[in-house]
Order: sequence, then C-alpha cells, then structure tokens
Amino acid sequence: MFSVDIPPNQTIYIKNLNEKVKKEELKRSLYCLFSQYGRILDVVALKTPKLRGQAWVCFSEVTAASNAVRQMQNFPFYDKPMRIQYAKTKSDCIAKEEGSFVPREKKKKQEEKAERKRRAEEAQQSATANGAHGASTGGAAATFRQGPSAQETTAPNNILFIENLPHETTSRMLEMLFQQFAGFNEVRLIEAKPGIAFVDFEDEVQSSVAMQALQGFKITPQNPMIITFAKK
DNA sequence: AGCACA
Repeated sequence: MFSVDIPPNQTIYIKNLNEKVKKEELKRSLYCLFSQYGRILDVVALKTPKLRGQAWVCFSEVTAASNAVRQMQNFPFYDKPMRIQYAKTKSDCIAKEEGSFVPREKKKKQEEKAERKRRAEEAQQSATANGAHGASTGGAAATFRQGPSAQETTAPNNILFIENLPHETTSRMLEMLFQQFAGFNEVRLIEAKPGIAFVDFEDEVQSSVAMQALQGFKITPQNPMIITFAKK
C-alpha cells in the first residue's frame, strides 16, 4: 500500500501537482526546489490528460533522489502537498548517460500494454458516472515543517519577509530561489540582522505565488524558511 | 488517480 515497494531510482516521480501551473514554470520551479539535493539531469512534465499533475525529476545520484523523496514528501507546492515516489523505470536521460539508451521501438510489449490500457479505459469511461472518494488524510503532516500561518495576520504585500534563514545565506542563494517567479525584483539581506531578508515583487499576486511555493523551503535541513508578507 | 522521455 505504501510507495516503499518501488525500488530506489535516480528519478523521482511526483504527483498531486497543481495542474494550473504552466509547464515551463512548473519545470523550472521543480528544478530549483530539488536542486538542493543534488545535480539534476532532467525534469520531465507533460500536460497531456493522462500526465498532467505529474512530473519526473532525474538526479545524477540515487542518494539525492532518496533524500528528496523523504524530505520533500508532502511539501506544499503551489498550494498542494507533493506526493513523491521513486520512478518505476529508468529515465531516458539516465540511460543515455550510461550508454544503455535504446530508442523506443524495440519495446513492442509496452505498446501492447499501452493499447490494452487504452481499451480498458474506453470501456471504463462508458460506465463512469461516479467515482470520488476523498481520502486526503492530512495525517502525516509532521514530515515537513511549515511556518506559522502568520500570513493571516498580515495584509498581502508585494514585499515578502523571510525569516529563519541560516546565517550563511547569501543574496545570490535567495535570488536563485525567488527569481524563477514572475514579477521578481530583488532580494535584500539585512546584515545587521542575519537570518532575515526581504524579497520584492511587482505586485502582491506575484509575491503570493512565490510565498506559497517556497513556504517552508529548507536551505539547510534545520532551516525551513518562514515567509510572510512584510508589514506596510 | 494517473509512470514519460515530442
């Protein structure tokens, strides 16, 4: 029942992604988010009906994938907790690095499988009028730590207030994290007060997107960042 | 829920 029965893989499979996010942005955000665990070789996301809301992130090391699976499990990403497993098969980009890549066409079995699946789905669709069991357990939420919901007490602002940063944080590092979001302007570290920063966006909608996406992001395992709107 | 590589 648990996803543990999938053997470790250099590639992680992520589902329950927010389907409203555009593909390119999604890939960039995932890249940025997961690059803390190791070198990323590729990020794959498709918007086809069967594959939207899912993505694959290919690491150069299995250990990186393992850490990502554990530590980013249920991470709130664009408002939805990510569900992460190892991928079931080897990614093409990995096979290419190993030199074991075979352009897909020798794989008749998979094609047959796919067609059988397709037929089964068609048959099901004709009989599908129901089918929704909301089993979203907010249960194991202790696997990641999120900042307090102080954003409820502060009005939206185009400026974000970041705290709980490791003291070694540089503005370069924060830029790498935040510049992927539309409307990003600049990062300001406060030398007098290490551990906090301000991040400017064009408007509060864009700052909100970044806040949601990076809330709880850990630059080090001990430092989930707490993001709130700056006070006016 | 859904495991691909356009």
